[in-house]
Amino acid sequence: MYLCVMYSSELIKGTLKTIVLKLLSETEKMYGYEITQKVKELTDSKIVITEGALYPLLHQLEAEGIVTTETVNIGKRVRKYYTLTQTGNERAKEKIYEFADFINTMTILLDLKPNIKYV
Amino acid sequence: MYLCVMYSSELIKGTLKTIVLKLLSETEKMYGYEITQKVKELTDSKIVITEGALYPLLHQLEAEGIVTTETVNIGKRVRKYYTLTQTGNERAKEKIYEFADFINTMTILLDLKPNIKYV
DNA sequence: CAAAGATACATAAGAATATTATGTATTAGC
DNA sequence: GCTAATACATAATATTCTTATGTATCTTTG
Repeated sequence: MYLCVMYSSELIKGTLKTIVLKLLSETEKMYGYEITQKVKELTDSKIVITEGALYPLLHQLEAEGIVTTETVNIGKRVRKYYTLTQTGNERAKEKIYEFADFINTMTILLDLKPNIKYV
Repeated sequence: MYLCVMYSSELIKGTLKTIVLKLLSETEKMYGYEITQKVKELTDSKIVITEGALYPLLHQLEAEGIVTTETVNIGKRVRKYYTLTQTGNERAKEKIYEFADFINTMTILLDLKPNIKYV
C-alpha cells in the first residue's frame, strides 16, 4: 500500500505500478524494501510506499510475467530481487508514457503552468 | 464514475474531485451534465466522467459543505446547479495546489521533462 | 411523426486498489 | 538488552471507480 505523508491518498492511487516499473527499468534488479526506500529518498518523503501495497503488487507483476524473481540469502535473512522481463520493459515504457501524457492533459485541464517552454 | 477512453482507469482515480473543484472555482455555478461535457471538451475526450462517479461525488461535496445546490426547472426537466461555498473555494485551491505539487514530485520520480523552462 | 440520440438526474452491485493492522524473523545500534 | 531498521508476507476493511440500470424530457433526423 501507499502511505503518503504529503498527498491525499486518493490522489496517488494507481501510480504505484508506474513508479515501481520505472524504478525497475532503471536499476536492473531491486528488492521490495529497496524500492520503498528509493521512493522515499527520491520524493523527499512526500511519497512513502508501504508494504501492504507493494508486496501484493510485486506478486501480481510476477504472476503476469512482468517481472522475474531471484531469492538471495543475506546472512540468515532472505531478500527477493525483482527484474523486469522483456514484456516488463515494454510495459514500463508504456506506463511512463501514459503517465506523462496524463500529466499534460491534467495540466491543461487544471490550467497549471500556462507557459512552459522546453529547452 | 470515470470512464476514461485513453488512460487506464487506475491512473485517474482520485483526480475527479480536483477536476470538479477546479471547474466550479472557475465557472461560479455548473450542473452535473455540464461538468461531464466540459471535461470531455477540455481533454479532447481523453477523460470522460461518467454519471456513476460524478453524482455521488457531488452529493458528498454538498454533505460536506463544499458546495451548495440550486434546482432550476428547464421546461419540464430539472437541472441542479452546484456552487462552491467559501470553504469550497479554499478546498479547491488546496486541491489544485496539491495536485500541482504531486505532478512536480512525479515528474522528478519518473524522470520526465528534465529541462523545463518557465517563461 | 416516430425513432434515435442527447440531455439530466439518480442509485446499486461489483471490482480494483490502497489502508490499516498484524505477523514473523534477522540485524544493527545504543 | 532494548529499540529501530531491515525484510518478507497477508488479511480485513475502506475508498473510489466501473458497470449496469432506471426514469424522464427534449431535439434531431429520416
